[in-house]
Amino acid sequence: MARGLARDHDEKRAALRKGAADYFAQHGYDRASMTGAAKHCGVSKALIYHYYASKEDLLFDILDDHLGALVEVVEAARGEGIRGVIRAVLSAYEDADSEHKLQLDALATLPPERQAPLIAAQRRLVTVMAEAVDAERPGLDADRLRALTMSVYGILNWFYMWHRPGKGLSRAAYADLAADFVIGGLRAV
Amino acid sequence: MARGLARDHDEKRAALRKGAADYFAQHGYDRASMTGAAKHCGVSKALIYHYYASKEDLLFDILDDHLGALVEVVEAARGEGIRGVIRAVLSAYEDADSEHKLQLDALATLPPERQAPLIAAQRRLVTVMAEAVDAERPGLDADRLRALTMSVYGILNWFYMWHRPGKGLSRAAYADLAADFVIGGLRAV
DNA sequence: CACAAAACCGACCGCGCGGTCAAGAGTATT
DNA sequence: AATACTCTTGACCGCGCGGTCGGTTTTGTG
Repeated sequence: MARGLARDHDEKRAALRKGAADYFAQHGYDRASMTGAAKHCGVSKALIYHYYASKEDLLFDILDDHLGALVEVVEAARGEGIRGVIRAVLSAYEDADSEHKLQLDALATLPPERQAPLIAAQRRLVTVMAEAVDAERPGLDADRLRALTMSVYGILNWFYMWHRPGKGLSRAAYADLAADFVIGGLRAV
Repeated sequence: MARGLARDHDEKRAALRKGAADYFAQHGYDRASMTGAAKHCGVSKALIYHYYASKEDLLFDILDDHLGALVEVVEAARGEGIRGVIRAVLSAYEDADSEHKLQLDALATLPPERQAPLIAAQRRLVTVMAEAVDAERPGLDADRLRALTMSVYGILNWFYMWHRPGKGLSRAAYADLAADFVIGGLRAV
């Protein structure tokens, strides 16, 4: 028998994932070509197809990785209160702006059966946040609990749209401000 | 000299805009083909090109129309407090989900010089909201004012992602809940 | 060392896209 | 009634896309 996968196979795959995620996020998944992504990664297009069977497979892996890490981090913050969850989410988004952006605008381009596991992960994130909201402000009916949970995610998911690293509040400072805002808001409804 | 534009020229153009907006929003601007949009509108592709010079022109007009109406409605709500502004925005989004979605994920595909007037309109929306935030909670430093203003837009802009018409809270009920939440939050920071 | 498979590339392919065009039908103006 | 222009279409075009292929180079293993 002969050689198996290279020792750095997984690292290279991960580098491709990261490079492609940045390129996809910058140009928009649909407009971004595989040729362009390959150039951005400094490799040939054919090499990407050596590591990934299709553009769709590559996208799926990027999103799966990202959401998996997010779920892990958020579940670890369970029980630290809503401030802990908010901090965890915002800190997990750091260095993952591209993946986050992709998740928001390219997930829908996957066929339903490939969306399913990703949507399931999103649902777990929502559930954890809903628990935290419920702990902070018990007694809300289901509709309001859901609406407020989604409003909190609205705040967090919108962050990347207006925040420019190095300008304005730091991520950590914003996390605390957002937590104050959310906690105060929950007290008022 | 002979005939000018048909009497219903503008209505037909508007119908095309609305039909195309729905189609674009449903499939994603980049994936959505002009052939598909034409079929969706029940006309030939060539006819769309009779009314619009290019796919990009069509997109621009959709967004320009939408943002123009939004600015109008929001400026009219100036002085009605932050609750009034929140209500105005959410009510303006009604029947404009497609346009709103397009604005969020296709504006960036326009060349910078065509983005400029649309971004200027967005900035006016932000300014009005910032004034309302400042009126509700005076004395915030610029960074916090901006962060909180954007957080409010995060809540509102995220609404279309999770709300399903006919399920859960009505738009009006949510507008009031969101206003309570925001006002309570501003009091707490 | 021998060698089989992995790692990598440039050239190529079919398809569907945005956009064009020549022509026919319809209609407000003279 | 004649006219000139809008309205509308199906057929067509060039291009760049996702993806493939045949080949060379590199490398772990027996």
